[in-house]
Amino acid sequence: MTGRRDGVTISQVAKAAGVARSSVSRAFTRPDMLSQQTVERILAVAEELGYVPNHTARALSTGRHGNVALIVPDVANPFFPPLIRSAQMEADRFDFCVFLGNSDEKAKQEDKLVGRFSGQVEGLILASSRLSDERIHAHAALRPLVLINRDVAGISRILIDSGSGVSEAVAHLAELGHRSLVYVAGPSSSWSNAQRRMAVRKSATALGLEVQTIAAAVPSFQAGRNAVPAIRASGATAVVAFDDLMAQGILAGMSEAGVRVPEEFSVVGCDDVLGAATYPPLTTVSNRSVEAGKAAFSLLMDVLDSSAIRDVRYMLETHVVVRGTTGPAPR
Amino acid sequence: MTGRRDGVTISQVAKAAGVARSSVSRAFTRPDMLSQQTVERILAVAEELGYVPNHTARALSTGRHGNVALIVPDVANPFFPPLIRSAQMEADRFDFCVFLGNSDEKAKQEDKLVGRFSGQVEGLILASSRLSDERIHAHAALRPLVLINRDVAGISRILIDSGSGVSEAVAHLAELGHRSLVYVAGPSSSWSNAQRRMAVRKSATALGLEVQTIAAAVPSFQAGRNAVPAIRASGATAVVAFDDLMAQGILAGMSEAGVRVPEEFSVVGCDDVLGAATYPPLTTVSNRSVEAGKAAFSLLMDVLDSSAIRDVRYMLETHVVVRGTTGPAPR
DNA sequence: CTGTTAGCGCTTTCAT
DNA sequence: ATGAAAGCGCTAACAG
Repeated sequence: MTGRRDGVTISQVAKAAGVARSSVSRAFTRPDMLSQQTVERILAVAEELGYVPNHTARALSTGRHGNVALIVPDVANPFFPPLIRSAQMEADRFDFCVFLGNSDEKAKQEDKLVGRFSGQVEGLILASSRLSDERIHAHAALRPLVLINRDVAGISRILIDSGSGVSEAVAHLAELGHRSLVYVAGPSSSWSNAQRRMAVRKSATALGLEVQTIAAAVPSFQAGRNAVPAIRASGATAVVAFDDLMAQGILAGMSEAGVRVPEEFSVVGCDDVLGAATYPPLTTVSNRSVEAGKAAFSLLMDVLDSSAIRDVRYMLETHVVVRGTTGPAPR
Repeated sequence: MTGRRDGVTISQVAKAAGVARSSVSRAFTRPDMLSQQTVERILAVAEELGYVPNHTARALSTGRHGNVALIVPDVANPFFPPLIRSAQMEADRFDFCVFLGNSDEKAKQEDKLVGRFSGQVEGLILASSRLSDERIHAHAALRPLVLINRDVAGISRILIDSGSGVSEAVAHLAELGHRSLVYVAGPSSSWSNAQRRMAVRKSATALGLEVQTIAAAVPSFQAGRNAVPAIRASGATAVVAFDDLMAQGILAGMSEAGVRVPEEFSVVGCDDVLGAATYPPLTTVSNRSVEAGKAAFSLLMDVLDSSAIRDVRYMLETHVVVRGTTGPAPR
């Protein structure tokens, strides 16, 4: 009963316009139910008084908030900002507000955030969720949920298939005459890593190329740089890295070792988060994160107004983006 | 009167526990007003029933939402994600939810977002706001407002002084024996650019160095790369770039031109958004965006519980971060 | 087409 | 220490 009461209320407008409160409400939400005259008069009075509908009261009454929550493991991971941005822009078209949550890669934190948000949103989008399948199902039972890059049966999800682009990259390398390559792996627990590793292996085998895998615990610039000696020792002429950051590290390592790219060695990254901002510009695999963000929001809207929709599984194919770090196999 | 009614309400808990609704409310918000026994019993019953306080109803009644909004010009600009992240983590400590808005660099969009958010937040944080002073004052009159990197008298603000770090960078260069340098400028309309440009000029003059300025309309990797011929023609032995992206482009351009960094030429970036992910790792100026995000939120909290606070002007100094792209002046 | 009347779920005086 | 009751501002039957 305290708190800042800063607004003109519907009652004041009603009194000033000489109508019932419900009419004022209708003037804003269902103007077709009122005579045009009345609507105009009410709107004029409202304008004059500086009336602004109270979002909270409306939400309490209707159960509709016009909010969604988007939770990501790490806002600062360059993969997410474009996704966040596009989800946001799409939300804007629907006049929705978006809460952003940072789970800090921790399931517990993510769980907490979902709880904090769920009372004031229509639905949630979980990107690369760290939650267990059980928790996801539990939350999905309470609120519409859309997943990005997480494949849980029964929950609507948008999946980015980096495998398709990686396969293209391998084919691209094969065409350039490379016969032996190495895949520099990312975190073994990662869905994306498994996907990429498998794609490299499968398409390389199909094209008669040799593949070796070099593991790196964390996908970092340093890890990529450190992998260079092993890569050179492998005898391969090209490398596909788990992500762009590692590829960038590899580029640096090669440069240090005096190996020219792409003349003597070819490098392919993954996720296209660097733009063309390396020298030479990095050949990589597109990420589709922009589409994923947009699609996730749209899907959530669909789920919202037809709660029958469940278990949608929307796969986004990726492609190789050929730039300057891949060239004909040496010799 | 429709909408999803998915919750156990306070009334149900009250009945099940054999107490008044107000007691249930107090058990959650003012347990000290009740006997410990009662509190325990109520909490147990609530737990058992799966009661969760309705955020919206509470907000309507108290006028307190526990939400803040953070608006940035572009989520995908690498300067902002760390800031967003830290503001978020700080908000988390206070159990606040944060709305994120992307103004897309447009004042009109920003204005719209502020309007959309302001009904359901305690206050707002505007980072690098594109709004006019008038609009900012107008909004600040309705809701507590904190600005980041925008200096408007009468409004609490956090300013990142990149000038201090740039001056350090120039001193660092002078110590290395450089006598002539060029500043590759960013957008002329930018507050930061003016700040940095002036710092370079001032400290260079003080140290007896020559400075030339090369302008670039947009701060991009390409712009940096394109500036290389002009930089080389200038006869300078070091360059300070408006931001890291341009510095990275300059690095690429130098590499293409066969100029070795830092042996033959020194390069300093600004904002430290690349981490050490270039080769050689870039010497740059710290950005303090993490502190800015955190400080902005804290300041907002301060403003909230002591509305007397206004016109706080909190300046964050920056520093040069010496890495691998600066070395002794050649010859 | 418009007014009357219940709520939505919670907090907060005011009593007791 | 606890209960009763009056809202917070808006929406949505239900009447007319």
